[in-house]
Amino acid sequence: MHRTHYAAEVSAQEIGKTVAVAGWVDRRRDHGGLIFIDLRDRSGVIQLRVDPSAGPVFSAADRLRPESVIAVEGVVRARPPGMENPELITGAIEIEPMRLAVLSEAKTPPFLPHEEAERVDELVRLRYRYLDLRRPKMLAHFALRNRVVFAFRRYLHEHGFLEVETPALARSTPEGARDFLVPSRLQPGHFYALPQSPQLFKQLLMVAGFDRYYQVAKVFRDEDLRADRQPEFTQVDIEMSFVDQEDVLREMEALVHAVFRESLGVDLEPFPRLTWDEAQRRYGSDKPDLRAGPPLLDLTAAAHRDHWPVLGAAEHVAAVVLPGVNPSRRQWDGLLERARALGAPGLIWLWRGEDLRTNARALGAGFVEALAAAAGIARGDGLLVVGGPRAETCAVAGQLRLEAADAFGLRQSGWKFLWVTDFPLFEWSDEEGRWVSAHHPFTMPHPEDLDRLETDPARVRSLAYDVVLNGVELASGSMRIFQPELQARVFRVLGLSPEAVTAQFGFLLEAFQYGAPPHGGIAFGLDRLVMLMAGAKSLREVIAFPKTARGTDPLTEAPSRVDPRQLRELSLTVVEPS
RNA sequence: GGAGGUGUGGUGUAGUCGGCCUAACACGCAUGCCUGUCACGCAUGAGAUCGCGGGUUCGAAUCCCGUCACCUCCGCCA
Repeated sequence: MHRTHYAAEVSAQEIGKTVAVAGWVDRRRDHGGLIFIDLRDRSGVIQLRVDPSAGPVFSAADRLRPESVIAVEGVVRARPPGMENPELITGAIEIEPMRLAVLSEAKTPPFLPHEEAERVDELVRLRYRYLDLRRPKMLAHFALRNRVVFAFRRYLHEHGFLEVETPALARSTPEGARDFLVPSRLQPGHFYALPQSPQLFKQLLMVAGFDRYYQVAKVFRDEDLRADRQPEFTQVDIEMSFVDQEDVLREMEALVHAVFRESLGVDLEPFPRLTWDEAQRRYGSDKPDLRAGPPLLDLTAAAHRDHWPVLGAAEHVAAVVLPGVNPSRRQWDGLLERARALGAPGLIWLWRGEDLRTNARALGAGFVEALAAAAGIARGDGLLVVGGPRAETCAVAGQLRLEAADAFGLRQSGWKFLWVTDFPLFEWSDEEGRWVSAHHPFTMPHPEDLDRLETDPARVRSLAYDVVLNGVELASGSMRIFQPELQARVFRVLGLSPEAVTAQFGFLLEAFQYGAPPHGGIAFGLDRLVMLMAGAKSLREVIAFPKTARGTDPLTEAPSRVDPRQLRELSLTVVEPS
């Protein structure tokens, strides 16, 4: 019996013909004298109809269990009038099996791979991942993922990018996330690190003159997990030579447009651009969600000019406009509490209805009117106002904007992309007591800020940029330093001694001395992109065999202890935690 | 490292301010019946000592302490 059709491919055209299908028993409906079997394969389901005249086929069908694997050869029949199922692609036909072979009998599974399995405890789903992946929805996630990767590859291939693999066993570098280490047997006491990104290798490929590179690269970061963070994940890593930032942004935006068109059939709008500074001021975030209502208002000037009570003394005054809402007293109180939890000492709310409602009555009716006027709110609009130090105030207002948008259903649907540019080059690390790279140490400083590199690191911008989609950081990149002297200056600001630099990055700096082109690039978080495209809430829904929040795999029970012999070969001893 | 949530037959849940719980319901499972179903239907039945350990109590799924697992968030993630 050799399969001739996928289940959902059998159509009315085959009526009267003999076909062979194979797959899993999705459901069995036994009417005693008549048995219906839904046979499921990757394409969908088709109904088999077995009646007692079928002899051995009937007795086999009688004993069939859900999720057993069967192969069937039979004649395609039109269903009797009135018996069609419009819900099914194959709902107008059925197969009358002449032969039925049970290829593999299934135990009763812990859950059946129907869509209700969505509600099964996730631990059980992960423990039996192969059953969970049988669900059409999960399959659809991976079909989408495949289309997305294929679209990336097609575009990049067609635009002259070369896919090159870089090592998974690489050198540990101290900057950035915690490394996963791999002990070396041949070099006792030495370790490889799994790459956090192919960053250094792709820059070396630019020095090599490969000009345009990409890689669908698995990368690793040993940090705590989140719904949108797994210890191993996939980047579409890209680098280009002889380009400026504008070239990169234009090419990468075209790439994303192509990926959406090809894999979802969606034509995207051009991406708006915001500088990091604007993003902070208007959204209180470096990854604004443009769907969550209007941007923040900056009322600082009005507050200072008119000497508003309380707010007049604040460094920054930010307001969230809530268009067309009617919050209850309880909801206002909830927002007040959230503001306090986020670190804002106070929050003024007001709402324009018949008259002006507010919690700031005590500050004077005139002030309240002035506030409403300054914000320009219309009837039915609400307003949240916070004041204080600039960065904190923007952050709190930005967070309130998101939470209020969800509370009042203001968050729209759609694909709201944007570029965030001009990230700061450095951030002060209290923990380390020094400046650290905001992106990575090879990021090109903004040319206009070069003269204050040493004198005012906080105000040095960089040629670094992110792609943000619906409030999620989707891609991050930068133009790179390719002059050894400039790189040395940046390392100095970072407090890295020449010796440390030579030890850790000497090979890169040396490479730059042999002729390095100007270059820059970006890396897309593939898993996150697919998650958003699939409308999923967790990366685990778009990774075939993901890890739990504690970094384990309930299916294979990784990580595991290893045989002492293995440890000895690696010159390792385990010190048990006390 | 911290905070919160969850944990009851195979699965999902109810019960959780102690006794009526000899733990209920749905799905699944088993057996039987059923020739047009497609979440088939009907009947009968099996199956959990309530994550684990300890404590309080005459009595604990229920209260207390500890612990484990999973989920979410903060820290962390160049």
